Amino acid sequence: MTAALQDKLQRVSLVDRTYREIKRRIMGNVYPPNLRVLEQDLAHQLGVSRTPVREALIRLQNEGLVEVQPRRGMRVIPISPDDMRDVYEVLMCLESRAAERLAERRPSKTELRPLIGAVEDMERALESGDLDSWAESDERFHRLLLELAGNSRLAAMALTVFDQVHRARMVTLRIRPLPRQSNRDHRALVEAILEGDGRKAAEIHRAHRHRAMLLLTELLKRYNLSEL
Amino acid sequence: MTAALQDKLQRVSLVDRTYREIKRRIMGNVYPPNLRVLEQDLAHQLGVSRTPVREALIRLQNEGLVEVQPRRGMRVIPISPDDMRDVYEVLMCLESRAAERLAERRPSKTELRPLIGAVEDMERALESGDLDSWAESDERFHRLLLELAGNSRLAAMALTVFDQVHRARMVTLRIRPLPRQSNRDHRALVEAILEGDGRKAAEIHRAHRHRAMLLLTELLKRYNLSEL
DNA sequence: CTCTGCTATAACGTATACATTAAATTTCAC
DNA sequence: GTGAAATTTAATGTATACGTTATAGCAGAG
Repeated sequence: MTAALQDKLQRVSLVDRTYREIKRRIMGNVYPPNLRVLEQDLAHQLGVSRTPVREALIRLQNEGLVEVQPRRGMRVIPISPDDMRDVYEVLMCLESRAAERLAERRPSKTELRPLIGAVEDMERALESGDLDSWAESDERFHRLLLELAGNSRLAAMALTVFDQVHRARMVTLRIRPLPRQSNRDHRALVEAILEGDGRKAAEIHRAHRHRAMLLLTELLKRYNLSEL
Repeated sequence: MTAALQDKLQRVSLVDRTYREIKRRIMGNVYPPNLRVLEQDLAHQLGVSRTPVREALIRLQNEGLVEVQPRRGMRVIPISPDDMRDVYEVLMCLESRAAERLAERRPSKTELRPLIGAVEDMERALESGDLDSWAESDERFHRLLLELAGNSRLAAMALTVFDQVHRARMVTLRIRPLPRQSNRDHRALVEAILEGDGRKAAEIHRAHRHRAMLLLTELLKRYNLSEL
């Protein structure tokens, strides 16, 4: 089924479709950082009027993906090393609490099946050297963790900042060393959750994100990638 | 100078004014929880057309203050005890990290002056039994702390959830015991920051928010305030 | 009296119109 | 040739128009 047909059947509004399409183009680097696009042009490119475009842009602006400037259209916000640090600091706080909370809830192995599946996919992807697949599984792992933890506000906020650095993560994916430690972290985190050890789960995740923060900000600086 | 005139001079858009006014009415309980207001009615009440109202509502919806339902207008979102817990969990993570970060930066006493001023105001307010003044100083303290910490994303997120529970905090303010412990916490937190002891500052703030969470959720449940 | 189906109303989603104003361009004086 | 002022252009902010569709009210059958 095509996306357009599905939208028709589900009565998805034009605003929603516009929002999703612009977001897709930003995260997929079709609209690269610092690119400026006028409302008119967006409307024309997407085949809608300015109204849905404007409403979509407000959402994207709130999510920190674009900035809307009075007469210069939207601008795709780039990520600097400092931004990377700030985002990972937020993730460190929120996700480690999510892990702690999930562990304290003592979920069954059945409930954790999708999470374990994501870890296995990551390990397979790394063995076969498929970095894109690894990144997809990694994202899935972190999304699942937030979802399972059960604090919707916490989850939404973590996902918002996570989306902000998606592009930058994709770029660093191929200049960073292979994420072996990362896989070990995920495996250990699942173990701690299964053991119901909240403090341990939180600490593993905190260290996991802390390492990632140091690595990524270091990489961005070393390669002079100040605006990703 | 009147607000309207100031807006004129500063060229504040109608969307901004509309947004601020609706938010003010929600936080001030002029629009109480669960109230439904149609776009048309809002536009009429605020003396603007539906366009700025719609754009303001999108922002308010993203901030979790209202829900926009297709043909029933906006609905002011109420806060349940579970919501309170979720919000305070987020605050516990983010604000304690802000405190830690600020302490690690070893700010001068001069830089902390506004923060110290807020603590003193809280103490004065409590002595004279002025709860509203106490609440205002308390809010100011937490806003300043977030601002001084220097992670804008972290600050914005904490403030967003803080606004979500503003109404509920105002209600509980008069049924809770006097916030003496709270004042001690703030004083101790400033001390830890001045000492440059990040771990201590984080732990004090974590404990502070944890106590508040337990107290407030307990109060809401005991008084059967399931939808504030 | 109750339930079903029709009709009418009205709220919304989207497109468009229009006035405003910032930016760009041109003109003109020097 | 250069700079300032005036003019033009065009992007936006806001209002309005219009078609769609959900909801409520009403009628009629059972």
